[in-house]
Amino acid sequence: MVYNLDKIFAALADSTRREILIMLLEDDMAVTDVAEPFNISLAAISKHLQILSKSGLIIQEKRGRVKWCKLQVNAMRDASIWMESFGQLEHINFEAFENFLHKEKILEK
Amino acid sequence: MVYNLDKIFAALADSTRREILIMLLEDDMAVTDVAEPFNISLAAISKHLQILSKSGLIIQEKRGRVKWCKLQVNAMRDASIWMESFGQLEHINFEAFENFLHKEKILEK
DNA sequence: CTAATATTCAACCTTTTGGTTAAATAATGG
DNA sequence: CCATTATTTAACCAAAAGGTTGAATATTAG
Repeated sequence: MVYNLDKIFAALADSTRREILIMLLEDDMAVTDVAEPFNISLAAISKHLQILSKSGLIIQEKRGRVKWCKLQVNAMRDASIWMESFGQLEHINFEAFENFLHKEKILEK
Repeated sequence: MVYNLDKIFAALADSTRREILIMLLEDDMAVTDVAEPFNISLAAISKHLQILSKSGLIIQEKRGRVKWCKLQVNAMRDASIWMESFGQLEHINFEAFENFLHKEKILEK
């Protein structure tokens, strides 16, 4: 599958949607549970999730009456690869980032 | 300066603007020269450049009657960290990660 | 079968986006 | 000084984004 940078970046350009993605890092979630921490309507969350779906950043799978939302890391990786061409990004930032990860011993491996 | 992820991702969500950024990777350019390869009006390009400026992805500096556009790699840094993290984060401690993001002002509010 | 739950759809509203053209502003060259 | 060049502003337009509320559709539980 080929991801669409327009849609991926547009999906990421909203803090509600970025928060949803962070929530989904932890575990797959039902639409109602995704909506719970936000004070906007369920219909609005449903729209956000559709935007995330169409961008490829998540997939949604209906089991029974519950629609589960699952993060799809690969879509973001495409956008990330595009950004990497702007040089030294991984080097500078991920050095600091990885230092942080190791210092905090939160990397499992 | 603190960069705004909403504005950075929104700026990147348009292929004209991404092409402009790639052009600027090679060298600084005047507005007219940025506009040359596109078949939209100069005024439209001027607006795109304002969006890129406000996101911090470029800076514009006026010398004489020419306004030079210059890529600012640092702005993309925050967005890049935010994104790239997702690919590596399946096995880490999320609470610590989010604290890190907030401390680094990568996440707003 | 019926009530409750999970989610989406439809209609609507306001603001933003991406484009246009024409006029305005600023700086330079001759 | 004047014409040219570089860029922005203003007024406008259509479409999209992000939100609302209320109704519709599935699915499950009892």
